[in-house]
Parts: sequence; C-alpha cells; structure tokens
Amino acid sequence: MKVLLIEDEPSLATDIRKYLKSNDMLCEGVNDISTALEKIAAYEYDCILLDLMLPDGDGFEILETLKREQRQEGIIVISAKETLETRIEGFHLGVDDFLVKPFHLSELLVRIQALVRRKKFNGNNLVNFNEIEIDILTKNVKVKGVKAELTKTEIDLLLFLIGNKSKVLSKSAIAEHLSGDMADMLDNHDFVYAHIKNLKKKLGEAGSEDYIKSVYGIGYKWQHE
Amino acid sequence: MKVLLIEDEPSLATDIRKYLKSNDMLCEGVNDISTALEKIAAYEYDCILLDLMLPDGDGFEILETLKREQRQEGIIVISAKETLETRIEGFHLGVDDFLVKPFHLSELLVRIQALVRRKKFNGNNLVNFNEIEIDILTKNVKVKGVKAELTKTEIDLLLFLIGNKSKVLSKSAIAEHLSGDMADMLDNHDFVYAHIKNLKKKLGEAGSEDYIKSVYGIGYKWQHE
DNA sequence: TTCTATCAGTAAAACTTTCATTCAACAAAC
DNA sequence: GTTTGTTGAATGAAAGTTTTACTGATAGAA
Repeated sequence: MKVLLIEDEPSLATDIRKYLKSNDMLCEGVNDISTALEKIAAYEYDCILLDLMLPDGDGFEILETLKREQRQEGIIVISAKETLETRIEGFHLGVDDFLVKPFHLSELLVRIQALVRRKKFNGNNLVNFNEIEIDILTKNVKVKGVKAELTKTEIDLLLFLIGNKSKVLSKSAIAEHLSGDMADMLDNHDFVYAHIKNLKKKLGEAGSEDYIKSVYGIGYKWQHE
Repeated sequence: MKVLLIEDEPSLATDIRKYLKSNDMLCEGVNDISTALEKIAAYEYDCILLDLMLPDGDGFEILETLKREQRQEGIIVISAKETLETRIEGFHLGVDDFLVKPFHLSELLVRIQALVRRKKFNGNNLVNFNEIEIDILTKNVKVKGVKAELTKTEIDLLLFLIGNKSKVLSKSAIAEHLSGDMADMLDNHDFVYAHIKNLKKKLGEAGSEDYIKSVYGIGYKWQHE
C-alpha cells in the first residue's frame, strides 16, 4: 500500500509517516504543491493525504489535476478547519474523506484502510479468480461461466472474504459480519461452518483447488490472487 | 487483557462483553460513574471503554480522576454523537481514541488492540531474557522477534519457571503444577521431560545458551537475569 | 418454498503422555 | 585418575486424548 502525504507541518508529517510505516504502509512525504505534482506525475499511489494549506498555494490545484487526469487514487483531505463550503467543493473535486486536525493517528489509519477497500471495488465491478467471476455491483457470481445461485448470506460471506483477501478472518468476526452484530451469534461457530460449507460447494471447490482456506483454531481466509 | 466497560445501555454492554470475551479478553461492565470509580480504584485495566452519557453524570469525571492519578490505562470513548469540542476536550484529558455509535464490534476490537499495543511500548507486562520476550498478560512469547507458538502447557511451564527465577523446581513440583494436582502424575517424570524438551526447542535453546538449566537429581531452574 | 440455524455424528488436527533408546552425570572401586 | 556400573536426563517416535472442524439431515424462520 503506497501513500503520498502532502503536508508542510514537519512534526505532523513525521508522525504520520512513522505511524503509517509501522503499520506496513509505504508513505512518501512532500511539503509543497509543485513537488506533489511531480510525484503524482511519476508514480501511482493507493491513497493521497492532502493538507489544503500549503506554502505555495492551496491544495485544490492538486485535486483539479487529479480529476483532470482521471486518477484513481483515494483522496483524504487533512485540514485545520473545515467549512461546509470547502467540504462541498472538495467532494466535487473527488475528495473521498475529510479529517479535521487534531485527529488521532489510529483514526487516520482506519480511514485510509476503509477508503482503499472501498476504492478497490470501484471502477470495474468484475473480480476474477480463476474460474470464478464476481460482479461486485450486481452480486452475480459465475463459476466456469455458469451462473451460480448464491443466497444472500453466501454472497455476503463471499464479499467479506475477498474484501479481506489473504487476511485470516476469525470465526467470530465472520459471525458478527453475517449476523449483523447479533452478539448471541458470536460464539456460535456452527453456522459459520455451515455457510462456509455451502459456499465452497457452490464455488465448485473440488478440494485440490481451494479458494477458501481454513486456518485451524482461528478462521478462514481467501487465498487466491 | 483486562477491559473495563462503562456503558449504561444494557444490550450494547452485553454485546460488547460477549464479543470481547470471545476474543480472549476479560471484560467487566459497570453502568454508572460511581461503580466505575470503585472498580478503577480497586483494579488495574489495560483499556477502559467509556460512554460519556451516564445516568449519574457525564464521563469526563472519570477522565479527570484517571488523569489526576496518572493512570496508564488506554481510554476509548464511545459516544452517540461527537463534536469537535468534546473531541478536543477528550484528548486533553488523555482520551486515546473515539468511537461513534453505531460501530462494528470488530472495529472496536481492532482499536482496543491497536491502542494496547501502542501503550505497551511504555513499558509493562513485558519480560525480557536475552532474545526471548514474554508478555505476561497476553501470554505471547517472541523469540528473536518472531512469535513462538507455545501450547497451553508450555506457556504454563514457562511462566512457572520464570515466576520462580533461579529457584530450582523439583520435577514433582512441576508435575503437580502442570497436571493440576493430579496425584498420579507426581512420580511420572517422563511427561516433565517431554514438556521441558518441547519448550526448550521452541525457545530456540542451542545448548550453549541455556535458559532452562537441568539440576541433576532434582529438577530444573530458570537461569537468566 | 427457499433460506437459515441447529444438532449429532464423524473426521481431522493439535496436543499430551508414554515408551524405548541413547546419552550424560555421578559414585565407588581399582 | 581412570574405569565401570548405576541412575538420571534427553530424545524421537508412537499411542492416546482433547479440541476443533466438517458434514448431512432436519427443523424452524422468512
């Protein structure tokens, strides 16, 4: 995950960079608009963190460039103060999220992750894994070109899994997700087993070719690129 | 990991408690300020979850107490609505994170864990011996920075040993401890040998550099400062 | 009817204990 | 100081136990 940080306040910038790095992200920092535009021209990022008040102008310039070039990066604006106007203007220019100073670094992290997760499914709605094709939007699933009739829960489970690709999801996390936070479901692993089983069957898992991998003692993960 | 939940809405409180418990945390719940203050006076927690709107006042009182007494607990505020002002005031009073209802339990969990992880770097719970790091609370063990997967018995044995550092423990004492006072285990030394062996292996003992020293004819001791 | 949750029985994995064997420590005799 | 016998300790592998996961059938809910 690559993040570009455009922020001229050195101490905050350092803090953010350190924090993101310690959470397994690559984070480059620049402190003015012109350098930012160079970077953006040269590289692709997953997410851009933008402070609006910069020494050589205000950050909307960058937003316009990104929009003109139809870039796909997620954009989070960091600002000291935030008015309804800047917010509206920002959203028109493609800003995905606002964060008002002072904020906690953990919140920034959560928002970046949420944003990137959202973005990943935008643009092209089709996700492919070998013989499986999933349309995120219409929630149609095809296995070897043939439509698979998944139930609501099964689709929900499938999207949860592929949305956390290669991350292991605990059974209670899955239970929470599927049951919509019904706490009395959390320690009921049977229904997780059941849905996993049914989903695997409909995805045509023949054993050798596993999409959903069970992790003993913990839960499941989607293992497929 | 011990969590204190201060929340007066019973159903939410129950949900949270169950969820945290199913994720291996100890969670106590109270529903007003006075009980909370009693608990805080009597016990130490890793993390305090605080709803600001409580029947007998607002939660800032608790924050002030915690701050006055320079307590080390991580604090996450759970609130129905959140203004910039409460947020700033909160941070000044030592709040580490805010969570606005409604939220997903999994998000709460992630934040607690992230918070506690951060806090831990301000020294506690961690015991170090050379290349071994033991977290007494979470019972996680790292060898050369890599997590070692110890079984329940192995952790039990390890804690017994380091808890009696440099004291020699007889094999029957170890047997008694591990078997939970099963009398027929006391003169069975084979299983002590076995567990010692497995533990040594997982701790990466290369022979030269011994943590667990065997004392001929008696038992074992942990020799390391 | 379709979908979801539960149950009971089975399978699989991990963990514990035992066993047989080899290796090391101590003590007595030379 | 060396030899030798005896006992204690370490080890790998196997058997036994417990825990966790999977499955098909079924009953209940939508």
